[in-house]
Amino acid sequence: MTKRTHYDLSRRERQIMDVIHARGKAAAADVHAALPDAPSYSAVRALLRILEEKGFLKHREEGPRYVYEPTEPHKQASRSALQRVVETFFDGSLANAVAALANDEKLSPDELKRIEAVIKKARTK
Amino acid sequence: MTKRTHYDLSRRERQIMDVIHARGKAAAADVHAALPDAPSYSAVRALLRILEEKGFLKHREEGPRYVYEPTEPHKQASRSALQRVVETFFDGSLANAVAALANDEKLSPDELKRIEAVIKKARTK
DNA sequence: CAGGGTATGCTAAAATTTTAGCAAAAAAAG
DNA sequence: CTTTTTTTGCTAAAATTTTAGCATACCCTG
Repeated sequence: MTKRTHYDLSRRERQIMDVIHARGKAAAADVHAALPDAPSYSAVRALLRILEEKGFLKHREEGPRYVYEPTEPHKQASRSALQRVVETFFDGSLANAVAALANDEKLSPDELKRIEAVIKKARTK
Repeated sequence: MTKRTHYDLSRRERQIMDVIHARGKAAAADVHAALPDAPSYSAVRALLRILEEKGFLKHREEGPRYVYEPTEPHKQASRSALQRVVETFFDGSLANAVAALANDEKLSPDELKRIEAVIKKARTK
């Protein structure tokens, strides 16, 4: 079984997965509301069903409605999404990526401090 | 004119854009070779033409062939790709993102050192 | 300058994706 | 308990995406 990835998703599927990843979990109505150029509610629901069928999502009943969440653990999904961007756009170097934002002053002093702390901790190991 | 983004790309279109982003520029044959599950050469070329028509790529003739590159400057594209991932998967915090890789020991000592330097420099400003 | 290899342009068919609507069940409201 | 609202399930049509093939031009080699 080949591992299905990011690349196997159609446009809408990807949009929907991103919405759900960002929120952790979501009901059909949430997804519909969150899509910038949403189609009908019906269409969103159809996609959710398809994504579940393909194994990207699972749902549980929460009161009257289905709440969907990714099957892939958040940690794993987020790490591989990040690595993909670093690979594709930053030549595989996270330092390059950090630099891209840091040099454009896109980072608050607090963020800078937190990153520094993270690195310091990692280096002592 | 609404800004077209990542989200407006179909699956193949996205795959191809990623290949070209990673390499900076590429001819049809390069793209074809780089796609993991490439369709016919012909199909790849058709997509390149479409992407150019949509304004995502431009080409110049380089000897006998067309070499394509993104119309959006690399800096800009990479920054927004990174920000999107940080938004979607790391709650908007780059520190969270860095931590995700650092804690899994996915970073070489050299990378760690470089990130530290980047941050230090940014903080002095 | 002839032939082979490698390009592109164009096109139309195949495949997939995307969509909306209707029927039915469950919950909420009155 | 009746009505209204909110769900889901299913389906098939519309729209888009994806594909391959053929015609043609160009470069390179012999």
